[in-house]
Amino acid sequence: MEFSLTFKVNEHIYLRNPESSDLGKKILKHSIDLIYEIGFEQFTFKKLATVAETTESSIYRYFENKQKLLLYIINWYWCYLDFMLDYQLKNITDKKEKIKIILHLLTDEMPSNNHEMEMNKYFIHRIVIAESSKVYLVKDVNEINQYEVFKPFKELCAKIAKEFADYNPAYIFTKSLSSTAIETAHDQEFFVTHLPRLTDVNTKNKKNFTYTFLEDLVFKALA
Amino acid sequence: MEFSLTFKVNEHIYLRNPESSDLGKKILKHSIDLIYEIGFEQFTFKKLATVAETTESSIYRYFENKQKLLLYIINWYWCYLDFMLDYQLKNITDKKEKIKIILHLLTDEMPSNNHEMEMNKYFIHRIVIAESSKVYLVKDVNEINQYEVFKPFKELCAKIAKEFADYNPAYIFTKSLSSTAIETAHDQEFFVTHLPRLTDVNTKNKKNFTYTFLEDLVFKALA
DNA sequence: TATAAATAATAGTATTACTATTATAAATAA
DNA sequence: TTATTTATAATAGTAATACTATTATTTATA
Repeated sequence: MEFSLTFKVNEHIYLRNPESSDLGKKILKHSIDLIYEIGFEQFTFKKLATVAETTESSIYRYFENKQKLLLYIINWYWCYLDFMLDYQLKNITDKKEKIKIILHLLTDEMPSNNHEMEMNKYFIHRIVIAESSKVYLVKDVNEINQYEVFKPFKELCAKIAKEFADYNPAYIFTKSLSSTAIETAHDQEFFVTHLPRLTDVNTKNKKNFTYTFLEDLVFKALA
Repeated sequence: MEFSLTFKVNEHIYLRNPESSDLGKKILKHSIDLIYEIGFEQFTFKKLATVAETTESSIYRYFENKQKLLLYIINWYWCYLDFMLDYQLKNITDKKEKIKIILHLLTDEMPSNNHEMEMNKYFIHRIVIAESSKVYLVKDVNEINQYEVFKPFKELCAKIAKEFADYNPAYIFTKSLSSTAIETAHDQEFFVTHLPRLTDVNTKNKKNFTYTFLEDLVFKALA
């Protein structure tokens, strides 16, 4: 079964829907490759224009600036996770199992269909780990928040919180635990890769370290 | 008792020690004010030169770029926390009490002497919350890490981890719990202020929310 | 085939992130 | 005291960034 996932991303994020044209898709594809490769700070529309074989001005017709483009990618990820959550939780009744699946979704590389994808999922996951907090750690967070650009993040957070509440109705910090789990999944993964002294990774537990830590943390919190 | 706290910050972070001259101190003071006011992305040496009543080129003699200047401020904060930890933990024997003091240090506004300070502690705390992750979420993290610029962060993390280990020697994720506590203190505080739907704050628990959540999380993890 | 829409090509601007040079003021050493 | 070093200020300049605007050309649709 072939299918491509398209999520309707908030219209305030783009000037022109990049999913609506070949050039738009090309811009998205290459921005993911380029941000992954050189990092968000070094990433510019000029460099993107070169690799996407288009012009700066053409890119500006899709996105106001590179921050919005990053926000688009991160939003796509949040929507994707939300979708995968529903998908993978379907028909699972065991509450503990449900939470384990959630934590795997947060920490593992993104599940990918076998066939060639428009979106490089591994790259997106690494971008989310290293760059996602930059979309809200900005001075105009309150302003852009009014346009509901963080809605998918909040919905994902709420959905996970609901499963936590379902597991233990007495627990009062379900949403904070949810946002903490999401952020910790990124932080710890980044630390494991770049600053391992901030973690307890070692050669033995290297595999799935972030998951193992998170599972321990979350289930104890919910106990 | 009047005293001023000076920490020797890693020499790779600055070109010329800003603590060594009036201009240097002026640069630090105004950079804290300005980063707090307009955010790190909008902050430039040109703007800083204007408010500090000096020139761009003079600032460049102290710091290579604004990233290094931010790193200096964040490093100062890490050293300060490390110092305050020793200071406040002195003579405390109760292990639970010790951890509570640590979590208060991480979440509360920084304790401040009554008299006029060179460093605006409230501003520094807000800068740490909103900007600190930007010092390591960069493409050249591995390179700058070689110069030990994150040593104070790692030491702080290790010191807190030690208290966790002391509280429960069987717990195997002390360092990850420590870095998670530090990061969560910032994240949740940011969310409470700007994106409260990602947390469980409400009018009742507003006061010390982040502390209350963290205390619950950490003690359950260590139980 | 005409017309509209999308894209490319080109040009241009203000700001950013620097580097370099020289002048002047302040601190210290001979 | 004068000479000399050192710090800072003033000035200039550059490459890159982050855009905006205009016109030409291609592509899609009526």
